[in-house]
Amino acid sequence: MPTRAEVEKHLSAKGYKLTKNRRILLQGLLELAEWATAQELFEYVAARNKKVNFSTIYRNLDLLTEIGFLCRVDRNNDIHYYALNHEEGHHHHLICKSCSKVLPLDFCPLSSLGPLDLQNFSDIECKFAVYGYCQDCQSQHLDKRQTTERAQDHKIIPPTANKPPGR
Amino acid sequence: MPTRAEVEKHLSAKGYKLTKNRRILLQGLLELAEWATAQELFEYVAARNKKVNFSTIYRNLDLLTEIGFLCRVDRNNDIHYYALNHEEGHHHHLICKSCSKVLPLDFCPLSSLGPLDLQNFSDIECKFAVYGYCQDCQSQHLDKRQTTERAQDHKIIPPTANKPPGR
DNA sequence: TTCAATGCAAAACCTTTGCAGGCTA
DNA sequence: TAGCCTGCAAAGGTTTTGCATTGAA
Repeated sequence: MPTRAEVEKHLSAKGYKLTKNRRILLQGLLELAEWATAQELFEYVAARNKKVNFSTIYRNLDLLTEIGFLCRVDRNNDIHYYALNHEEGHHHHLICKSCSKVLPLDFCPLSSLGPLDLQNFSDIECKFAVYGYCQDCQSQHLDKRQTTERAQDHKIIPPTANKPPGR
Repeated sequence: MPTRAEVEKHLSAKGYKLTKNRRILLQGLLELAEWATAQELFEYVAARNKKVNFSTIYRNLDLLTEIGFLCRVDRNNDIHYYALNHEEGHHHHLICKSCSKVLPLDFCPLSSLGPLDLQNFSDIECKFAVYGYCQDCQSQHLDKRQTTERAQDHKIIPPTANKPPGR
């Protein structure tokens, strides 16, 4: 995990300006223990700079991702979570379906695939993530679960489900 | 790949009604060679039933996914592609970044991970997809590429990129 | 006949864009 | 001072929802 000074040094070395919003955003990325959504990061920055706009958050998240400081994961419901890259290079994640905790996974499936499996595709990239309930959440299985998420994403069977026409 | 009759039999066995839209949608899913987006499926159905609404498409895609007939993959740009499950059970895909062709992958990374790797997470699910350029597209590398997609998703370096403040 | 399925319209949601003005280096 | 960065506002695209009506079984 880089320190704030390291990130800022790296940023300015690359020619980017250290604006107020960028400093606060970086601070937020460093402070927020769990991975954060654009919404959460916006709220963090907005609490410290009332005038900040969502577009600024997105522009900076894009920038930081582009230059490799940020890592973005997708939860099942297609919400993006961002965090500073605390791992070196390419890696994957283990993501809690309840609390959204994200842990690094050392394993990359590409190492198990040969050119034959990959049907001569070029410029290979892979997306891989494992979802489950972390130990903390397993004990609180039924109460803490985010019920707003779609059931089929979680394999949670809601009380009313499993009868055919129950949508 | 299930036949249309099989799917319809299975549907009505589960208590769902075989409506006009559903029949056309299933036909579309069977006919369209490549994986299709909600938009494409909407167009397919709309061409055969002018009055159909997008909400109906989504409701049916959700339904078919929920009961396991459909498989949904996400392209890098977060657009969803749907296709009938032609594989049995859990599987993954190889997706062309240019033409969106989707091929099945036999390998599942979960088979290489033990409980230790998975940090005692429960109800494990995995999302895995490999992206690249298929052989057909490799020859047309530069002209056929969808330039609207974000560069960092493709590792395409656009002419103006790679200089720091060039957004 | 019954209630699931639909069409319609509107909104929700996340994200992007253009532009004029502000601020960092 | 130069031009990157920002706030603002508006729109983008995909997906969801409520409600009255239609239609399959």
